[in-house]
Amino acid sequence: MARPSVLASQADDFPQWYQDVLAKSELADNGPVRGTMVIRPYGYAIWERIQAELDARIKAAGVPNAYFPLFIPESYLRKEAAHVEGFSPELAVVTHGGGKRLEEPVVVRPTSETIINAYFSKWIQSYRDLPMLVNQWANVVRWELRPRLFLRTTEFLWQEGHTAHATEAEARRFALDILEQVYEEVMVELLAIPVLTGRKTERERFSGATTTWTCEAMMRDGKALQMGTSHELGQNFARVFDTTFLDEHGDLQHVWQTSWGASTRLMGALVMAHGDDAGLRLPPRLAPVQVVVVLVRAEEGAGDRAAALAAELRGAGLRVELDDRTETSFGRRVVDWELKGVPVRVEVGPRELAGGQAVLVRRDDGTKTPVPLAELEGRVGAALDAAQGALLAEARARREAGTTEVGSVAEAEEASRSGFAVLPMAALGPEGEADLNLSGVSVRLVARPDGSLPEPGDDDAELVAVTARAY
RNA sequence: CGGGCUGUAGCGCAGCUUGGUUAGCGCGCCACGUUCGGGACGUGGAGGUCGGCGGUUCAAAUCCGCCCAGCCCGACCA
Repeated sequence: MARPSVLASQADDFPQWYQDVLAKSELADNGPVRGTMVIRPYGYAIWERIQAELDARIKAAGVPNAYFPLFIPESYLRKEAAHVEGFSPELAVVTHGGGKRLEEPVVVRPTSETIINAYFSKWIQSYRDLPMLVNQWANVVRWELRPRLFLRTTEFLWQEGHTAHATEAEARRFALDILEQVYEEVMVELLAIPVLTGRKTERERFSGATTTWTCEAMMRDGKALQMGTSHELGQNFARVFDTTFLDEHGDLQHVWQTSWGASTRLMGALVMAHGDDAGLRLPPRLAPVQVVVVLVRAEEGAGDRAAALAAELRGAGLRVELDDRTETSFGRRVVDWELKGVPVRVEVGPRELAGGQAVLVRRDDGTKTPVPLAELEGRVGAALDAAQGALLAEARARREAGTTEVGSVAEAEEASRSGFAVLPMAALGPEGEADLNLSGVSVRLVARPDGSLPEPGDDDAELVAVTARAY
């Protein structure tokens, strides 16, 4: 029987393919209000694992969790000029409550710098109170004009960290530590998505920040996605919220701040970076189900043997599911697990058992290998490790193949049609970024030519810009 | 807001130009049977304010007017 095509082909229509995967892998659905999203149980199980890894690393950086209100008085947003200018167009504003018009409208938080500063200014008195570090897991609302499931939804789940420090250098160090030790590491090691790190241009900077740092990844279609950001806020918010402390000399000073966030957008990145024509492909470290033991036919005691094998693998510390729904056709079940991206499938039926074997199938490359039952546990473990590495290597190779070094704005525009372009800042010039924007290309980040992060003393002319089309 | 377009069953669509039995197809769903080692098939069945309002007409999914909603491209964006 021919293998059926269950998804829209990527080559034909990448956006349609993306929607298809989200639906058929049971990750997410559209909400009733434009741009909102329902995350289905399977999608949420994946999100919870991302969340747990981020949370552990944030706590390891010394940042405890806290929670601040969903509603922010509109006047708070207005205090920081650049901030309100950046966010005004996408605010959801509540004008009525309890059946009456509110005296002051409240805004549904688009991000929490303002309300957290209102509290930091109360809590911080002395240099002994610094650094003040908090993280919150929350939903935020930004009324985006062109929503897209996971990648740009009106409401999204994220963590936002907010810190206050005594010096600019300390704030900067903290912002970069989060970028590299929390975001970059989770993306590379857990999600198996290679990222470029760098600084945003003034044009692309977070509203209210002095410097924005970013992690950018390339999706399968060559477009860029910002996967996490870390901002140096300078004293911008401290000044308008009067967040001050007395230093050890008794002088009153404004704090230096950072904020940083990563969101459910990472779920979209996962699909767009690793998905193929058969659906999602999950990196084993991330997968809620790492191994599915598929019972082909129940005859000759195969059912009991399959259950025992699943138990054995579970005993080895793996996340294992047993699929013994033999009333559903084998082909249908296999396609379901492929769509969901489960990294390793172990097929067990009377035929295999008669030979003392099971068939080990890898989702990432489709290879099928007969494995003696006695070796199964070790071979499955090895396959999972190999798949994790292979997905990262594949994504890295694709990015490298899709990246072009160019020498002019025109070449950068051309190369950005299908991938990333690396352009010397000297060649970008003052007008180059605006020109690129006109043709749908943006500067994703600025870095040193070797890819490392710029330092404060670096001459911009010595740096390079990475340009691309972006989600 | 500018430029294109679409609203017909849960989803995807045909029918509209040229008005005319009971509005149709694929997928999905339900029942039964045969199947079931890579998304099986047969038979039967459920499911519709044809986006809304008004008009023309003996007769409107189809023609006309107004309204509403959504999609794609652009500005925005974790």
